[in-house]
Amino acid sequence: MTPPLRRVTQRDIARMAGVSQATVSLVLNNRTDADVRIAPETRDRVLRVIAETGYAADPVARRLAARFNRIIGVFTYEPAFPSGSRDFFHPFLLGIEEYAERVGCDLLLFTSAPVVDGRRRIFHQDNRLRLADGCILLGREIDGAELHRLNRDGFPYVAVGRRDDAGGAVPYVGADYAAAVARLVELALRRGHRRLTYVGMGMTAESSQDRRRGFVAASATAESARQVSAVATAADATLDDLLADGSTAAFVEDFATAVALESAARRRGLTVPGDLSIVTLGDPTVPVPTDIAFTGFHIPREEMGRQAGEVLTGVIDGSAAGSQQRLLPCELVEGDTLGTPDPAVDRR
Amino acid sequence: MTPPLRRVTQRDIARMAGVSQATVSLVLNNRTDADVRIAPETRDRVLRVIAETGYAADPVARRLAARFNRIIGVFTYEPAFPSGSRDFFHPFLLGIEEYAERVGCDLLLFTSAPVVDGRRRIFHQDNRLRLADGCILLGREIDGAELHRLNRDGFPYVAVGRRDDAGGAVPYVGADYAAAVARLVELALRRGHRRLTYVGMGMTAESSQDRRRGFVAASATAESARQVSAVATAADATLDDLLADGSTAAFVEDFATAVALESAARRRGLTVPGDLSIVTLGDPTVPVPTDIAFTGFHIPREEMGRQAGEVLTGVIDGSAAGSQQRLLPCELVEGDTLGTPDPAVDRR
DNA sequence: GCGGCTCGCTAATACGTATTAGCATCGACG
DNA sequence: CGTCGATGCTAATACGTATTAGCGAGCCGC
Repeated sequence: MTPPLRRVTQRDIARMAGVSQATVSLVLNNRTDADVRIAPETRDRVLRVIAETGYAADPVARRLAARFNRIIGVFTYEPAFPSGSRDFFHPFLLGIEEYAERVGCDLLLFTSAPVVDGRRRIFHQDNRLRLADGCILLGREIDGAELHRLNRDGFPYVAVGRRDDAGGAVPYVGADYAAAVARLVELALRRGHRRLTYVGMGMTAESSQDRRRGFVAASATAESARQVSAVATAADATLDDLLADGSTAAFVEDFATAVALESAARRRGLTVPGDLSIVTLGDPTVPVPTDIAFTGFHIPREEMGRQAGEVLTGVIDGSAAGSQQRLLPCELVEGDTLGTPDPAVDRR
Repeated sequence: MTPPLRRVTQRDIARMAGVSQATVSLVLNNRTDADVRIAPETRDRVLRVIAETGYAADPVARRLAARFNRIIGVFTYEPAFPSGSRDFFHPFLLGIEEYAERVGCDLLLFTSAPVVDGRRRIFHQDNRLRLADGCILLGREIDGAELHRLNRDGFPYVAVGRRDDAGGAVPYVGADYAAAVARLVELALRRGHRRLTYVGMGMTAESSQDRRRGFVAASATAESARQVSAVATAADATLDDLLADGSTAAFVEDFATAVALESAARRRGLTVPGDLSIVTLGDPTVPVPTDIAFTGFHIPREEMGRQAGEVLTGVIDGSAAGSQQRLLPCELVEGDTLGTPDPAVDRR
């Protein structure tokens, strides 16, 4: 009654069926090429033995011998699950999982990546990237040097979010922030706003650059359109600045900053959007409690995850060399925070 | 400038360093046994070449040759991310990820498992279990036959949630529902409740059995303690039943059912806990909006995930043969829904 | 000067699969 | 009866690593 210590291999199957190991492999892979033929009776015999023993090919050996593994690697620059990033990563993972399930792939989360300077690194002493056929990269900012290395090594990958070239074009599935922000700016202009302010975070991430680009491009006809940087903790200072400038609409990159700004305005007896319009440029990335329905846009995160899977598959098998960079449209959200500026008040 | 099509192997390193492939492997694995010695200069030379080339061992080949892979498999009986199960799986995954990160393991989600009869199956035609060193099983109900098979094959695994024996003891990390429910029953008895009703779901899952067991064991001194089954949609019928029986406290297995029951009571002008006490027996498993702070207990899901990792490690390396079954205590939550029964009213 | 020791390394093999060249058989055809 | 083509299979090898037995060289002691 001792369970078999050694697992069943093709050799065992072969012995039982009275054929060679190669034959078992051929039957298993359903090879019916012109130059490989197996008699139906032999095939059936082998299949019967396989069924009886419950044999399943060792995926590791299979991977070593052949090219592919049907494993999609997922690399998150921050831990995937902890609640801080929860709302940020979850929709992506949902889409990725759906895709993986559909095409019969497993998902490998590279949790073994060591943390250096507060963020995970793809390449390290003992990186295990090659366990997967390819890899989906998630993270607000992705290290350019690591993208270079991926390109150089020819390792298939795709970034979620648009990325600048890094020693070659970077395959990505991003959201079209520039277009979304531009549409919001146009909407504000149509409603009579003439002094607009973009309240941003940093300049490094591509997602920030794209939003700013959209803002600048669309606000050409505005009387004044400028950009300031803000930290979420200094909402009062930001508000002062907006009022001093006479801006009637704030385009706020970070959702939490928008919430803080609205609170600050309310504390001063100002109304939104009566005295100041506030537009958000993306969904919350961390849980922020608020009752306000902000005007802004929705990032199709789930769909981005799904399509990242598709693009990765294309990169892996070398097909679709063209459409390896996709920008998905964002859906505008008509909330309550973009109004009409009061023409009676000269805000300059 | 064409990137090297073939990846760097130990043979390449060996050639460059003027040693044999075996030596490279020995250096790489830092073997310093009595029977394996490498001169310091040789070691340095090899290490230098490795550093220069950025070589990293192929984890697949490594796995094939050696025993282990440092991959923890995660099998969820339902999709891990979609929002229905989101609140159920997420805390577990959080704990598992934290453990994996700590011990330097990667996480493999078996999304390739085909769905049969509405649930995923571990074993199938081409199961890829052996990619991982072992596997953590998540799901409200786990198929006993599959546990049998895992035991028979000697594949290391651990279930999250207590499981009955299945062809041998099942390693698990569960929550001690029996103790938690018992403590709540004792609390109710101390507050004067004498007629208690357990409102359950089914009898199949071990988690249900454990709760019932705790209820029965602790309610020995009650005048009447009984168990009824309920469906969340028929809260009114359940309420009728409770009132007809004269029960003053309902112990409700499913959180959503408790919410529905409270609503039904309120619609009839009854107060909770004035006219009826309601105790919940676990956190919500699906998002249920409610403002009520129910009295009940908290399941330490995150800690369960973490400890599942620990137990799995023990199972894999054969150590800790003893403590492969753990029950974690639940934390009582003192809410507003367990009161004192009105002694003036004879409820019989 | 020879057995026995340690030191430092290598050759050989195993892990379990996929692939390819090619062997043996047989019928048909000239 | 020899040749050719088709058929059905197998032997051999590759994939990249880990492991182990063992070899040559130098050194020591008697």
